Amino acid sequence: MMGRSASASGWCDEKSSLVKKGPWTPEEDEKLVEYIKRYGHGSWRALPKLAGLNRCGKSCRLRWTNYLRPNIKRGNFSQEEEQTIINLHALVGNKWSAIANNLPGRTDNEIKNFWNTHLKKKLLQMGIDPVTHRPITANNSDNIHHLYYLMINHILSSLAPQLLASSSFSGTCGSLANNNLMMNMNPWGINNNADLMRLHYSDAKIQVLRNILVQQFLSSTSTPNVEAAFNYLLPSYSSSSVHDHIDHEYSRVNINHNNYSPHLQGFGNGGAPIGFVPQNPTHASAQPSNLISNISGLLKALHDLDHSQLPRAPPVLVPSSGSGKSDKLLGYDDHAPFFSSTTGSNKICTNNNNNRDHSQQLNLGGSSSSYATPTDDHDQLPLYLVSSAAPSPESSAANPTVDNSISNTTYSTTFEAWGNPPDLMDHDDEATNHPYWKDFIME
DNA sequence: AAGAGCTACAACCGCGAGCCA
DNA sequence: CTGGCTCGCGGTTGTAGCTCT
Repeated sequence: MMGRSASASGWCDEKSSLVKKGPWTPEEDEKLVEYIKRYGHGSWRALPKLAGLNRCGKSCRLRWTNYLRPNIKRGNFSQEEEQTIINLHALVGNKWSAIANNLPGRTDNEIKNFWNTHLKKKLLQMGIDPVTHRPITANNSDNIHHLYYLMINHILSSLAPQLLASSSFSGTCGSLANNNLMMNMNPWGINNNADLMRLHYSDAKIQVLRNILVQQFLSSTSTPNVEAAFNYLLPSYSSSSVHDHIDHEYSRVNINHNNYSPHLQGFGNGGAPIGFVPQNPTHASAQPSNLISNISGLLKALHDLDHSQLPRAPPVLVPSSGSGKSDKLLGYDDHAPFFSSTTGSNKICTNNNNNRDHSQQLNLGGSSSSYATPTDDHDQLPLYLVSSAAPSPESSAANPTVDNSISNTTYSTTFEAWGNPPDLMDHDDEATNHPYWKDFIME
């Protein structure tokens, strides 16, 4: 608010030059802690005088909330905390307080600083835009990592309905500021604001998964490995190769191996049956054009695996109550509306079940220092796919939270909605210029 | 050894939003 | 309904300490 006085804004009246600024002394800290311990903070504005501090109320509040209050965790961020921050940032952006709510003992200020000094740079080094959590795309359509990233993007997008069906997956508030390709393609028929919110939320989930994958596969080694990606996506088959996964899935849905196998052959790793991209990045099969073929083949395989679950209702908007309270992470509520505009700002909100520790619930942790190691711990990933007991379309349909207005979209698969990928096998040279990839590459 | 540059983080500031008279 | 007050969020700044040359 322009023209507002310093006093009204909560900061010290500038006329009062006696009010101290700058670093707090141990004596001041002691006074503040002692006072709050005995009386509580009450009105921050009135506190300094009562506590005998020559500070403004706002300075006292900041000192207390960011430094002095009990249970503040100091020191380095753990790997798990780091990952949680990145994942939540992909969901909510610079909502530091929302992120802090999910990291017990950490303050929004601390997280903000950590992001600005460490994580932002880390993502940039990984070729990821820290704002959008998408690859930095300038002139990198021939970049193997970028293409790999695009593939992940598409895989995740194709799996979006399943992801949405995952009740264990939860997120937090986000605005409409971020858009994605799914919006443009409108695969599920976006007819109203609630639909838009739903799609946005699915995008947020996908961005989280992107982060997981990118951190897992691009940060530590130079050569992306699709097999590792699949093993990570499908950890329930911990000892299986990519082909095994696909064999398994195909047998499960009774599709002949021969329908997809040709598309996957020739992408092996020097005769090894697995690995769409060889470990040696200079190998011919690692060249972008071949990678496109890999992607094409993979997409063909995925096409048939896509069971097109309709999305579950997104989390409920429950705006913060009271002055300045941060948005609470609220759970899925099968009986509440998708969306409300109570606060006047379009927000979806999330998660979670009665104040359960969000970082634990999301449980997006995992080593980011090595390739994915398939695990038997099915709780490690918030994916429909990690569960061997995948929800059936029937159970999904029985779920009262499925919005029938969305169900009217009758695509049997996501790919049908978007159009099948072209057969790029014979167009390697121009693969990256193919219109089908334009949407991805030009993002 | 010293200065420049960099990093980390505490603290400041502006503003939006809720509350209430 | 309006306007003042208060709180808290998020962007920015200041500076101490570290590293590099």
